[in-house]
Amino acid sequence: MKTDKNLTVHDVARVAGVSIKTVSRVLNNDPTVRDKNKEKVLSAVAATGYRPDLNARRLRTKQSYLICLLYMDYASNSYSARLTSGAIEVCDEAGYDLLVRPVKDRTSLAEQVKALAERSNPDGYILTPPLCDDQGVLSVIEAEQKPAVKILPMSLDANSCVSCDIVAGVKEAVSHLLTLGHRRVAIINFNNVHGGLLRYQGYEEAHRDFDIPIDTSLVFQGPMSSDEEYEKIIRRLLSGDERPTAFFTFNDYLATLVYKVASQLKLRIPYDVSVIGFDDDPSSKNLWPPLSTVHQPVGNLGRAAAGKLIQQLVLHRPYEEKEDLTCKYVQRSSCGPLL
Amino acid sequence: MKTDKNLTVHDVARVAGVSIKTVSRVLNNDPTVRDKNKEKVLSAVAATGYRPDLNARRLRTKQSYLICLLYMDYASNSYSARLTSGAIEVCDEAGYDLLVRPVKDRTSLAEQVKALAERSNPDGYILTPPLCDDQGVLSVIEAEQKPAVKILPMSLDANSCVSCDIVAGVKEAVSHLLTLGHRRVAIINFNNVHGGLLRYQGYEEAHRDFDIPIDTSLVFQGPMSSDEEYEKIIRRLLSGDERPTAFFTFNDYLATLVYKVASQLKLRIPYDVSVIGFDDDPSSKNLWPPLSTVHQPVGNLGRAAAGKLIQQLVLHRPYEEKEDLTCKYVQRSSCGPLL
DNA sequence: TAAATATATGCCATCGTTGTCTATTTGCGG
DNA sequence: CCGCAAATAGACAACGATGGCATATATTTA
Repeated sequence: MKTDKNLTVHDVARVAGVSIKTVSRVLNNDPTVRDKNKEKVLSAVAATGYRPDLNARRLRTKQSYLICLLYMDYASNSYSARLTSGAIEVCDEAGYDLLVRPVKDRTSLAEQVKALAERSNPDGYILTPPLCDDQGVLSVIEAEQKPAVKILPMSLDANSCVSCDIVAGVKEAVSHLLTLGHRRVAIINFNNVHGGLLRYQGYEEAHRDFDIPIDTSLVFQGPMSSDEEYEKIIRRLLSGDERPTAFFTFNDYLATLVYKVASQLKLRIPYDVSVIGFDDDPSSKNLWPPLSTVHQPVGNLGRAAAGKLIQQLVLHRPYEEKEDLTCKYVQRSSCGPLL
Repeated sequence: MKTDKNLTVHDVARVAGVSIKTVSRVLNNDPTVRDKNKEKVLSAVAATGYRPDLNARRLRTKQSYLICLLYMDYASNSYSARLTSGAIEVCDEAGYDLLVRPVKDRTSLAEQVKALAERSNPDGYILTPPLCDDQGVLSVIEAEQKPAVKILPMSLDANSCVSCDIVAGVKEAVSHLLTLGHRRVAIINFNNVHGGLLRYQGYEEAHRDFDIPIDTSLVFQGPMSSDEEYEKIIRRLLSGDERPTAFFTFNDYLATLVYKVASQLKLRIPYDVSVIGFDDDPSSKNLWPPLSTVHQPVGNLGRAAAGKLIQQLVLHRPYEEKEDLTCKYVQRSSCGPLL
């Protein structure tokens, strides 16, 4: 049953009794082939076990059939894995391979992408925050004249980006806190990525709806830094005279830092302080108490981004965003009523 | 500064004043090129901005310069991300691209791998547990006549696998528990992957060294199943008359389940029950109390596997395992003395 | 110095597919 | 039943690199 691997279009053509070009046409779904011949070719393919050589096709068509997913190599949570998983599904269907590219050093981003482009020459890029806002990276990709789809970039320009309804999800979550009676809700956020801006917007809208003014001393919008710094900020907030009674954090990871600091200060969640995260990382439900969080459809973001990119790559291939890109508040046990 | 992209060996050859074959030789580090010509070619390459077309090379050499990393798509922790990150580093250096392949459905594994092989035709595979022990997958890869490097497979056959010193790490961890006075240490383990066997061995050796008999009622070796089942088992253990005073778990994820159940039962860690995990997942240090665990060099495993594979792919490319593959016990705050 | 050897270079074919262009067949109206 | 346009199929070259082999140049040997 060992099928010989050196079969070519010529072999199939001989078996089918047609020319190699017709074989090629059938394999590329060219509609100008008569049904009779098409069947002959298809059965010849089946009979011989022929598989087209992707590399020959690549050479001839000048496409690599490779899509590059670029992300920062934090490796501290499952974000990149979920994104990858979703993107691969779509790539698979369309006959593309996904090249993942974690980048470590923020200083030499452009160089890293350039080297990648020169060697692997992907047909398109999926950019995650904060890489989607890096001018150096964008220039390199532009110079290559390759399309890129950005996930939640700072400027949501029309067709080249994918986002999800973060505002609604956060608003729902923060509203829940306000409904529970909380009036001092701290937010630990990033303001250098678009996702952070949207989170703040949701936070703000919830407060506006409840007619509650925002105490800016509870708002931390700093850019990403070390865990220790975050812990310090959370500790300072929780140790103050008028401490916040609830926290909303940029992601679940930061929420675990609130858990940690709260435990250190002997504050019980949710009795002394409520916490809501963002992401719905699979591990969050195993925290104690299980973390209330906003579910972010990371896999669907990956799927949507890949779909949009492939749509641009393969003309005549319309892609309608059918993924669910809503962010839903997931209530678990980390928030309770203000006592 | 826009370098034209349709440069070929012919252009470089013309500029350098040599034949295309000489250009090819220089680019492939053929030692039979005179230094003078080599320099001429190199400067011509630099002057023109030429980059070889990987796809043409692929076609001619019948290699894809692609390595496939196959893993189960649990996506619940950062294991795959860390592995990927390490493997990519090595692939990069050697001019290979890494194709990641999360597989979801355990029933159709072989088919999935076959489809991948037919389409993308990777030159070699890195297999993670439990895929490295799947006979179907192995047959497909063997039929393709491609090399595979297994990470911690059930049978550690000579040169085609990579493992790390799990026994030593676990022994160190469990010994610490025994030193603290614990005599009833439960183990939540898997026995259908080699890593589980090695963990048990470390657990056993520690007990032997301390001359403490193992109470088999504290040993759970079941295969992977749902979180709920694990929680039930842990709850049963912790609710019993003679409950264990400490836990060692297969990984950090399971350790969080112990945290969860302990909290539910109002048992305090480490005062009422001590816990040690395995992996040193980046998030484990943020649990409260910070989880003591055995650091597994996941990135280095990825690096070593990729190195070993590339060594087999590129003859004359010796690869000495220079990665640190030891597992070290990381003491944090989740275990204390038996009171 | 010439012959013999070793080393370095060049020519051409080739990998397996698809693009271009031309030849053939088909369908249809008159 | 013919002629003509449209639809379909085929011949051949091309993509850009490397393999094999023949040849040219450098080095050693007698």
